[in-house]
Amino acid sequence: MARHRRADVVDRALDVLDRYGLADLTMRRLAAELDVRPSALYHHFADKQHLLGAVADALLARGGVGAAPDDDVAAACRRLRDALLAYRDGAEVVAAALAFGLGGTAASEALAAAVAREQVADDLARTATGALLHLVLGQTAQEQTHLQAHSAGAITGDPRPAPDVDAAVGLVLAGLRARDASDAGAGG
Amino acid sequence: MARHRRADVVDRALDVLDRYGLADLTMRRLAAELDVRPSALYHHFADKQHLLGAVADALLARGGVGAAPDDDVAAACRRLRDALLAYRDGAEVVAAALAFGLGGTAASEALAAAVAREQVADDLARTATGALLHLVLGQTAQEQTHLQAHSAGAITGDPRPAPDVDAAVGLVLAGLRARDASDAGAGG
DNA sequence: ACCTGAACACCGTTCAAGT
DNA sequence: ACCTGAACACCGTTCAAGT
Repeated sequence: MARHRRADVVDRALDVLDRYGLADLTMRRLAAELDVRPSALYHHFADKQHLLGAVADALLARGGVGAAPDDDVAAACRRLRDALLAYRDGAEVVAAALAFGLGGTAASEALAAAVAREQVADDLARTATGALLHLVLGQTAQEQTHLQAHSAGAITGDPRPAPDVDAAVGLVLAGLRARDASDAGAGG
Repeated sequence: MARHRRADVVDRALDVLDRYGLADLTMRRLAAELDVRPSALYHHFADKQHLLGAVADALLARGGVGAAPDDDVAAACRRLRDALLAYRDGAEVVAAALAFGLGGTAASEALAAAVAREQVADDLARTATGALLHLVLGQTAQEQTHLQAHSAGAITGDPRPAPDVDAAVGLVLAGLRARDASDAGAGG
């Protein structure tokens, strides 16, 4: 009766994610939303990790991450952050996908491309890309968790303000430029 | 027959974590290891999140995180990283505890204390502390995940080398000093 | 190609009751 | 103070079989 294609499943998963959060994005719930038995999902995906990888990729694609090769570092980080914020628990989903190596690579590739425009040595570029990636993912995940906790009424006061991702990115960028200048001075 | 105190439960949880990983640190398995029914654990902890928070705190305490107020930024980051690496999935456990606000605060406090020694403005210090925390947690978590995947035989070649946490910390430090110098120059 | 039906081996959590 | 017994409401995954 209910027949779906792989892309339909991913779309619905993004919908469930945004409405109920990552903890409630279960294979059984997703199947129910698609009006299908849970086992039907295993026709489209090997397991839940592969599904989450595809969800992460779709989330990033919808946010235009990877589609703007002319972004500078600050713009690329902002674009990534906005893409993550567009779906509930977006940062956690992408971090998980990257962790088990089944998706989310558009995030690191977009940052790597932006860093490459800074024209620094390769290992410095790799270091900066990793730092920026973890920083944006970590900061945004923290922000999203607090958003949920606050909207759920779990936290009342919330004394500490939201971390400023732009400022943190600026810090890494300043370090990158200082480091590169000293390299050029020492190396020739 | 088998009676335990809260600290015994946390000790055993650290043991299970290190031997089987976070995914297999379940309330039921932990109870079995303690020779107790699962429901007995709820006498010691309100729920699994509170247990994990206590595990994160114990892990950090055993690594001496927070016990060395004279650490500079690089040393504090290295100490945190070593503490996380001492237990399987250590970075993920501390990140999770921080995320739901039930533990792991020694990590951010230790970094904040080290950053304070740099004598920069308060919001710059907060930005740097957050950046360093997410960077060390993210980089170390990635490293631990790859360690496991490699030891499990899931990955054969592993083309990319382990990320250099020291270098990333150095980048943020360089940025911090450059930023502070320009602030002092602009502000008087 | 895509789905059902039925099962297997698990989870976290609650709660009355025991010692 | 700490634990048992029994239950509730879930999980991810497999696999033979259907269309």
